[in-house]
Amino acid sequence: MASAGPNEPRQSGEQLGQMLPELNTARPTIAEIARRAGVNKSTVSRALRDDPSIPQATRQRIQDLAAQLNYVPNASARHLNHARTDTIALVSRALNLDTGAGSADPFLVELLAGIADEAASHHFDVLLVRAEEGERELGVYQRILGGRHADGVILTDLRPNDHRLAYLCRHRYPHVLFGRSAEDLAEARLYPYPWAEVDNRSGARIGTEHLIGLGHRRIAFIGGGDTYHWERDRRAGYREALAQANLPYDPRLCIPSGISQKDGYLLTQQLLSWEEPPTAIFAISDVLAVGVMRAALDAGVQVGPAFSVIGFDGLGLGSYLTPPLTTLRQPINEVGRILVQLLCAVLRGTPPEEPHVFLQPELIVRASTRGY
Amino acid sequence: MASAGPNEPRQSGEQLGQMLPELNTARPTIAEIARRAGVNKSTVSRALRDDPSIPQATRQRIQDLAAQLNYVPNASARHLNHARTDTIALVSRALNLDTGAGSADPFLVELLAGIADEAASHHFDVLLVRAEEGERELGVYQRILGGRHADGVILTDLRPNDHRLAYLCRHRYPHVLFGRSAEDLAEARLYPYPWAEVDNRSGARIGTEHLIGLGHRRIAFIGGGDTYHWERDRRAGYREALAQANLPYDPRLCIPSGISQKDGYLLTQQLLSWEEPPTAIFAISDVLAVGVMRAALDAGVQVGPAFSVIGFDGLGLGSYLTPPLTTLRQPINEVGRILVQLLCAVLRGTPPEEPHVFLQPELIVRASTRGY
DNA sequence: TTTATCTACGCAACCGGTTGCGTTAGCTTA
DNA sequence: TAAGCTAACGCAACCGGTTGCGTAGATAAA
Repeated sequence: MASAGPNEPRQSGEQLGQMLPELNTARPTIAEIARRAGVNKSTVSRALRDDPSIPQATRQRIQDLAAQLNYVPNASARHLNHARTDTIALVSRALNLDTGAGSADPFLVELLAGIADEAASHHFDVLLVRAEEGERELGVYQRILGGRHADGVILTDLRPNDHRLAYLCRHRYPHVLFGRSAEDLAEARLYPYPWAEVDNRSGARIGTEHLIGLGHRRIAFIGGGDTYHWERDRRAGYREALAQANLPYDPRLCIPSGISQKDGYLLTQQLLSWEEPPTAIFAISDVLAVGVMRAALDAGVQVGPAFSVIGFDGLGLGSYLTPPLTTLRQPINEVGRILVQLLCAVLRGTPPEEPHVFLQPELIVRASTRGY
Repeated sequence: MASAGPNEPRQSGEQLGQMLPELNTARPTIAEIARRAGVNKSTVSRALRDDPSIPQATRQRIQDLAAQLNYVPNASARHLNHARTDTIALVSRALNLDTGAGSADPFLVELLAGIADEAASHHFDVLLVRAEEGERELGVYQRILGGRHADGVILTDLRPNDHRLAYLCRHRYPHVLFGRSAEDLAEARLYPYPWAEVDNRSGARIGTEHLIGLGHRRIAFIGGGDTYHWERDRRAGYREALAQANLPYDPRLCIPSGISQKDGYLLTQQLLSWEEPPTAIFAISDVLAVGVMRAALDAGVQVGPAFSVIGFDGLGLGSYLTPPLTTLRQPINEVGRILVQLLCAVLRGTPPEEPHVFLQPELIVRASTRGY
């Protein structure tokens, strides 16, 4: 190891302080370029925007000068003029450290990737905002949209009767939803904003049908609370499939839980201690399913024919579990793209052709579900 | 199911178009409040900022009026005045869909959570920006910082001799690094900006020492290219530990790879087909380790004494693998917080006390590493 | 040569806040 | 009663671009 290893700071803060360069506050402005070019501000502004009323030669001269000075137009000044910021915001709970709910939620990254990609191609910036809860929840939207930090916002983690919607409508703040929520309102033509989501109900139904098709009759559903739409919808899909197959719904088999691996683990331990445990488990998410499978293993129960497990999400990890996990894959990237497209349409004032998008999750059958 | 299920759109785009509310362009301004209150703009501005030169009664009256009108100050206008945007940007490759490299990288979420949390407490917005590559790479920074979309930026995915640093220094664009990179420059007092990172070298050394301590002598290191610092540093730590234990370095055991589970899987398959396979594998990341363990299982090799596996990252998932994965846990949240603190210090012009932060990863020993 | 037309650019207001400084009303003091 | 002082607030410039309109000068047409 060199004498100055990574653990030994090379210089004290004081020395750095003397070195820390002044902030580069004096960036060239249009006025500066105008002065140097011997023309008026307005001429520079027009030349930089390739306005044909400025002759080609002058345009070129000014553009060269701007490039040479490393000129970049000031976003705030532009925004102020246009009453637009060309920025969209994503508000997410998964960023909250305290709840811990979404800690390392692989979802958010995929969603963000889709959003960032699509936003970039529409020349929009993306602002990332933590959701607040309780009293301060709406204040976030007021600050971001009322204060013009962003032109529009993408809402996530929707709840039934989500009071954010009424608020946003009342103020006519442009937004789109990740997750449907305002169905009744929309039915009554009261809620005009678009939404997109993966069809959780249908996915859970298909997954449950898959288990039923394999011969399972005692199927437990683990996970989720009663707060968010995605939780409720997946549970509803589960019940729907049972009903269609004329299987009785046993409330003891439909078990609320948190969303961590640990929750899946502990609940499965309990389940397996029953006199007549279920032969299959639908875990509300892949993360939960990981805990379920581990608990089975620890209890000496082999996951497969006698004890099948299905998840929901389609994390890349699933195919590397033991056994590989059957799941419903969500096209999250795609959702992100679509949300941005919808929001851009709202901001342009041109309604999207199809304002309500349901993407279908894809059933991926692997070895964790087998015929009973 | 209700007659109008989620799969049937309830209304055509055209109808929605008629309903889509006008964008709320006319939000109250200071001038509007001034008009209604019968005072000057400046008085309103001062009253809203609780300027003591405005008597309490007037202040209250104006503040009430503002609240009643739902007034929120326009961010762009404020930024224009202050030559600050109170926004920091994070530039990340993990958002790029095309590279696919960071698809669902759980890291980014944890980092973002830390960043968002700390930024909020400093009253900063967070802008999320995709990294570009090649020719357009620097243009991103020029646009964001030169155009004042953000006051400063957090760089990730640092490379040796990263030309972004010279660029940012030249333009005196405020920034901090996630990952140390400019050690040589700093040594020469040429690079004044702060950085923070998890000590990858030390982590890999400790992990390798752990394997050596268990009696392993043929230890393979799987993963990583030669591009990023974190890859190189982890590899360096591995070699360091070998050298200190007087074990020979066998280049055939140090295998470059991609960063997906699949890469770990395929390479381990190969390794296991050797005449004398290694008895332990250091996977450069937990994600890769998942593939390694799966390959071992598929080959009938039991992970444990005869074939130990260690990862790096400390994903929550690790303890639910079979067997639970030994790993080096990174305090990513903490890194996010610290990066923001450092950047804020730079923006304030007050140098941080300790501008170069190395957080130590924590060795978490589980069943995947056992004595040989 | 005079008038009409067009080209190329300048002037100034504006977006929505902020801030230095000036002004007025009201009160105190000599 | 006049001079002096302060409290309370207005005026106007400013941040950095954008844009409607006006105009000087060049050119073309009569």
